[in-house]
Amino acid sequence: MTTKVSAARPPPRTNHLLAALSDTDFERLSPHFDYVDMPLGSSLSESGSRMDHVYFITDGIVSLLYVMENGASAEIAVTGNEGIVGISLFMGGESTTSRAIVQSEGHAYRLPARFLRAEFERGGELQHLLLRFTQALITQMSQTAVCNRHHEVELQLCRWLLLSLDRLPTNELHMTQELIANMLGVRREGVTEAAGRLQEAGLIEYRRGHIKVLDRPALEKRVCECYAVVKKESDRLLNYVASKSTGASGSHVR
Amino acid sequence: MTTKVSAARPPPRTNHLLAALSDTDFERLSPHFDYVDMPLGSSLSESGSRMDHVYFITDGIVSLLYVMENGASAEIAVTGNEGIVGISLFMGGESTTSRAIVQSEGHAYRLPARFLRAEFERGGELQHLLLRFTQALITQMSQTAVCNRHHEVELQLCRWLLLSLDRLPTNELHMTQELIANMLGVRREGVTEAAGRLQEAGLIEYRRGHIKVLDRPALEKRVCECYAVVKKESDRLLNYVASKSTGASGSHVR
DNA sequence: TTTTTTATGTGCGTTACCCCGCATAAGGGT
DNA sequence: ACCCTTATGCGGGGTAACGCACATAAAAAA
Repeated sequence: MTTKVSAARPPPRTNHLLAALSDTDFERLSPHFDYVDMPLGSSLSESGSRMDHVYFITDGIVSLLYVMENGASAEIAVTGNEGIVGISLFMGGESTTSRAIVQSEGHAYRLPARFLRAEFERGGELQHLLLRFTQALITQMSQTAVCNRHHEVELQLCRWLLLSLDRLPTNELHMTQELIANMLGVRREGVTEAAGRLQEAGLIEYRRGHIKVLDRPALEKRVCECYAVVKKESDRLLNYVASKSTGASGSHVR
Repeated sequence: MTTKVSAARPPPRTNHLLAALSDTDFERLSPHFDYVDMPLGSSLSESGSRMDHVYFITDGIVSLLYVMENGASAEIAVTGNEGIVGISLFMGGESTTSRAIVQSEGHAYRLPARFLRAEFERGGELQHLLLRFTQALITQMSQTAVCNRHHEVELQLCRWLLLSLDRLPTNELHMTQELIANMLGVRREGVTEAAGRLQEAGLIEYRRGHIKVLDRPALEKRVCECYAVVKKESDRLLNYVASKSTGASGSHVR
């Protein structure tokens, strides 16, 4: 029923970080890129294991998920084409305590660790971009922590929907309530109820594994402050990146 | 009653990161250090405001605290003499969304932003040390987020006590239950109850604003996995730092 | 189609925590 | 010694979320 667009391979510089690199820096890296699929549910990194690539995401969403011994889990942060997966490679920690799970299918350009490290060590643009991205990630993690602590499931769901939507070209996401519950670290029934209320209010519409956002402005009114904080910080990074990629200072959207 | 030791000013290299620097690197920075007191409850950085110093902590504990619009708060991470306050300075984010509050009085050597940035840009040892420390902070933040979500107040209190104890020379901390509640993001009464149970079990002993840990091994048995994860990751950093400062690979405490 | 799998709806008892108010006691200051 | 501030103890009512068990419905597979 939906129009099937033959998906062209997105170029590396669909990724905002790569887009912001100067051509010479980019061309030093580009020969070493591997284009990879990120199918739904696949894992880009397991907790504790050594990573040997970074992934520059061009489309799709990756969740950083922490899973505890008893199986309980919680999402720490999400990334889309504004970022990468694998920060521990340049942060020096060899491994991470979280898993990177594909929450919405997409693609990435994969770069072997040694090339990333080499470029990072040059101390040029990429280093600054990566650190800035990491800082945005930290903000997101803090906000998630505090939101987990103090806000009800429904508010958290709103936040989660908006953060996901910001990273997708459509207003529809492909995800079961069970998986959302895992991300938020709550019961599945809790998500069912919260989603029911949102549907009741006409903000969303869902059917088995699909959630469509009908009224984004209303969602933004209902969500807690946490979304705005993360978004604002993320945009601050994005503006910086955008201003670098255009060369001109451009329209200075505040 | 307690023996009053005339406190000598702790040298800069009581801080593990500074200790790990080579002498030449250290001496490039040391002329610019300012020794500062960190009195209990003071703030090293306010959320949203620009920082113009980093603080290399020599003793005491600093909490990174996030305070929401409605006043509710939660601790994101803690640092003692193993680290610094002010990572946003080199991460490129100018400001942070969290506040840095002194949880246990102590001291720090303060370095103006420009000197830190200059040294960081050299891409030498300090850069690696700072990034590694940041990575440890990220781990702590993730773990805090997930612990907030899934573990009861009593377990969180155990974790908090142990993390604090690890950063102090004594087994006694000077802190009211009210403040602990702010850190954990729970009600004060919740802390009172949990602390009561721990005292009942003979693990701790407290009186107005003082908590003494009597049986640390028992505390470690009662705490959730979250403590061990953070500790292990923190030690990984510390070992690396220690091996650098001694020059020799040293006793490889696992 | 029919069957099987998987996602969602619902109800109910339980629990940990919240919010509020107030009693009590422990220190610090004068 | 006193007061007075401030930390802690305690209770009662309310609620959001949990855990479990099961009904139903929607896809997917046969």
